[in-house]
Amino acid sequence: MPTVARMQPVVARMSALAPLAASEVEALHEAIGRAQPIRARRELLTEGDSVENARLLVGGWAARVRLLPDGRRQLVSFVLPGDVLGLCHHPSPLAVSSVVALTDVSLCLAPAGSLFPGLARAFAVSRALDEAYLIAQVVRLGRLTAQERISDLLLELLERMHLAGLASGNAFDFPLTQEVLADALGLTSVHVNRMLQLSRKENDLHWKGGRLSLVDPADLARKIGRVPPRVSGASAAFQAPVL
Amino acid sequence: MPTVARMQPVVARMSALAPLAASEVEALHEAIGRAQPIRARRELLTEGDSVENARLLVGGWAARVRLLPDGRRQLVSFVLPGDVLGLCHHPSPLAVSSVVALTDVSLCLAPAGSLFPGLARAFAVSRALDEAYLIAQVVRLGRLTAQERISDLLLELLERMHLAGLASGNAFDFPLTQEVLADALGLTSVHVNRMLQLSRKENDLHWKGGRLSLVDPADLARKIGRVPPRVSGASAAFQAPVL
DNA sequence: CGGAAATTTGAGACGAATCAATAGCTGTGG
DNA sequence: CCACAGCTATTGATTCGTCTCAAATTTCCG
Repeated sequence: MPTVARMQPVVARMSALAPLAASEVEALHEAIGRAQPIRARRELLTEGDSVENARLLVGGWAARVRLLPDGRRQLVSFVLPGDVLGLCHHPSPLAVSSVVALTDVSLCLAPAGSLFPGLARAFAVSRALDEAYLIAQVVRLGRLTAQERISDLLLELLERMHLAGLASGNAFDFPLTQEVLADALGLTSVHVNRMLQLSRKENDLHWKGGRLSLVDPADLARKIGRVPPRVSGASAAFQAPVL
Repeated sequence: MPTVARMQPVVARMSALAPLAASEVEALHEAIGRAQPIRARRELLTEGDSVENARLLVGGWAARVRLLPDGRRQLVSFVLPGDVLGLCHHPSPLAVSSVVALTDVSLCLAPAGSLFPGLARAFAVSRALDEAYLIAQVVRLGRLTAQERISDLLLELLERMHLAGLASGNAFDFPLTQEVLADALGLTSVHVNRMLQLSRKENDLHWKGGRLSLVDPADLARKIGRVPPRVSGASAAFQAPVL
């Protein structure tokens, strides 16, 4: 069995969301083996498309995006490695927003939940988490200041990367541009840039060469009054170590 | 069979979301008969509570609310008559935000979806619509101006009231205060007030004595570039008549 | 090494918040 | 029927946060 650090993000995340049988881990690896590469900027899902089967994001970053007629863009949510895409529980479903690859990405079909009860449970928890993240996004956009929005989002991303075994300590690979960040946060890239500089000056974070590290996540979370989402008995979210 | 205008909102909405058998309508009426009244400002659901069974909002308005430690408040979504509450597909679920009654409200247990396939389908579509409304809220808060936010939300509410058979033409009973509206839109009540006056001056809407009417919903929607959410083959949302 | 993309910087304009005060309603009790 | 209390809505003056438009700089990548 590989160590957590080398485990497939999909496997790490699903196992963290629900206990999996060996056969289920096996099925995941098989699915991952059939993953398809997709280039950055390509759409994984187009708004209005019908969604047949769930997919797993094996690697890379993607996002649900809504484009306004006049060119304004809102990034609804991020899709990280290990996330489930296109879960749906009603017939003839349509995607409500398109999903685009933010980086080169690798995608596979999810094993049928009906055959694997543990996986089905993990998918369900994943779905609940998605909703919790969506609500967090609403609160960020509606009631947080620019700096709070940035800190809050980065804390969320750190937690999620931890879930997938992709964060080491308080750092993780961060492939986004400030422009993308701005579209997620309802700000302009210019303002994101200035606020990031402020955060750096206050020694809240380091971001260099595609790698981001939060100096003291627990302290930062306290500072902005952040409460990580809980969706089942135990918090599914990464618990930042108290220093 | 009562006319649409007099039909129970719950029945009107569920029938609009999926075809229901007579026995299912019957079951809904039975459930409605056992509805409990709840006073304005009471919580229907507390954040972190475990959610056992789905509920139906029989009458009155409610909202999912998140409160920040420093008193800021964000209204995540509205819950209107006929809406389903606490749908959940994984064990030991926790509510991710509290739901408070904005007016006096009437709530009942939803009939078990497992016994009624038509209802199960309606619940599923309802769930998909909830997500679509949540995404719409993200876009509103992230990328629309104050005036666009107001128009967009009011259009959404009109559509939803129509679904429940509670709008007549372009008007419906609107029990919210400007303060509540502000908390939903990520604005201050002062600014909401000024923008509403603007909308009235431009003859986009009338709002007097708890009744709101949009002068020309189709035109207003075009003006702000609004696209009503679609979640299944046919649009579940009210189609504004073209004048 | 060269060109495109991303980041950084500056100055000024604008949208929305804030603070504070007034006016209008709604319901309640005398 | 009036007076009062307590919300809700309205108004004004000012401040603050964020946007806009450019331009310069740095980084990334072929």
